[in-house]
Amino acid sequence: MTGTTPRARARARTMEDIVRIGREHLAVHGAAALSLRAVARDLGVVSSAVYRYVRSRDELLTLLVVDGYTELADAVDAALAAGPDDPAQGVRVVGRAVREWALAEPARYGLLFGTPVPGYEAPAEQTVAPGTRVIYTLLRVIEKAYAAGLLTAPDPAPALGEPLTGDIARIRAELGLELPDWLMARAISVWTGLFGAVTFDVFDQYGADTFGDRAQLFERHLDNLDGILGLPVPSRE
Amino acid sequence: MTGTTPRARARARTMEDIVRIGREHLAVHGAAALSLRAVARDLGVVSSAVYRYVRSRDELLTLLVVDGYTELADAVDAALAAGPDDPAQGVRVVGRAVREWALAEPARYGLLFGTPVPGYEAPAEQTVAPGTRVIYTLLRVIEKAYAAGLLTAPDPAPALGEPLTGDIARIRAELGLELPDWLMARAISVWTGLFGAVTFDVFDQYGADTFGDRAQLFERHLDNLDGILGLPVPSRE
DNA sequence: TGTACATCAGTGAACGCGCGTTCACTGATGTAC
DNA sequence: TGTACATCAGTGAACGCGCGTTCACTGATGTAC
Repeated sequence: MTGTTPRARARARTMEDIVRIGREHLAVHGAAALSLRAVARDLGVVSSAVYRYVRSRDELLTLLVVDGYTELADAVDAALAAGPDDPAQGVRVVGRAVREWALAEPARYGLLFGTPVPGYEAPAEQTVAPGTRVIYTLLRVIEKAYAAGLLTAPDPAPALGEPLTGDIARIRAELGLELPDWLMARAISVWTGLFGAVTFDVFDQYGADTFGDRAQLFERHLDNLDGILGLPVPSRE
Repeated sequence: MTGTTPRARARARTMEDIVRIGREHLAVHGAAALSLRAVARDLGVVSSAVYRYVRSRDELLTLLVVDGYTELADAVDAALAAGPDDPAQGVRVVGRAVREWALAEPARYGLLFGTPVPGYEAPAEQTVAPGTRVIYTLLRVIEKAYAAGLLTAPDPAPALGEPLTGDIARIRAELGLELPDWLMARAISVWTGLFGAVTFDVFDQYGADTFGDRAQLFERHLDNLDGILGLPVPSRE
């Protein structure tokens, strides 16, 4: 992150400034309105100078995407490290961490999980690794609950059919997971269900005054997500 | 929709053209880039002429929002009318209709359920009524399944706590629903869970090639949503 | 039925604004000998 | 240690573009008497 010469250190600092200013503009004006000229203004530099650091507007967007995924995943990891080491609580801890980060950073959340920015395609080589960290963590947390014998399996376990079974086998192999098909399928539902509720909250898609305490509503949603996995939830029993 | 004089009829037709062209621009360039000048160009008219029909860019956005909510809700209603009158299938029919409309109209779906357009706030008087149709329909469909005795209640039913219980009571009263608290809370989870999965699909937030058949994955998701409600799902048993 | 007036759709010019990107340049910092 | 050269950050002007909105206007359509 830092080079050894003064020039390299100055460059690294300027690079960080650009990303920080970009984040701020994202928060105020949204991704579609992110402009290199505005970033240059806030950086106190003429607009063409930014091109010494960033090849184009799209490249700045990519930096912000990677930055966002990384911070979100770090927040999730930190919450897990700080939380109780209870396999029954894993999904709740991950869920709350995602929601809290999203509410604190609505514009960055929108960049990652909202409407795609028109004309911009995130380059896979840079964004896939940070972008998959949260789902991987969620799968590992579910694996722990399963290993602890907390999850009730359906009996008999349903056959999922192709190509889904093959897709799941590939994911399982890539991550070295010990999860049966039925649980992988449910985990994916939990994943989309989690982000669905967070998106509704962050983007204000419940009515404005429909729910007085959305954190409370979210806890009930987590109950239901745990229920999908076959985890017994006190308040559901 | 049509007036009686030729002038009024011409005006109505032009109005429809504006909304149609706006829809097309939405699809190609996204909501943030929607421009009155571009609409005017496609309409074959000078840019200031559009102001005879629409007070501002924001008003055009509102027209498109209302138009989108209405078409989505109409699609859901049509699917229910065409589908089997089986209370056990209601959520599936609604879910599939939402997903199919969203995949066919990704830009309009994004306008309704994606990142809020920066600087634009939808006026409640015009957008709330069409915007709540789908969730109201979903609740009625769940009510039917409940009335048919298809949903297994938790025993004992959990207490939700305030203010959620009060919020739910208000919704129930407004819609004249016969749903107990526990089921209302689950219905809300199904709602956000449904849109979460559709959003992942439409916005391509699963990895590009992670799942070979997303319709199949969505059916498994619907299984899990039915499971939240306490509906016995063949492939889950 | 015919005329005078009011309404309205659309024109064209203008206002002031912001954008991404390129290019030749200046002057400071770093490096090889 | 000192000098010659290469590298690099940042400048300022320019290119061509698009945007929302206002305004005075022309000419066609509609209406009241």
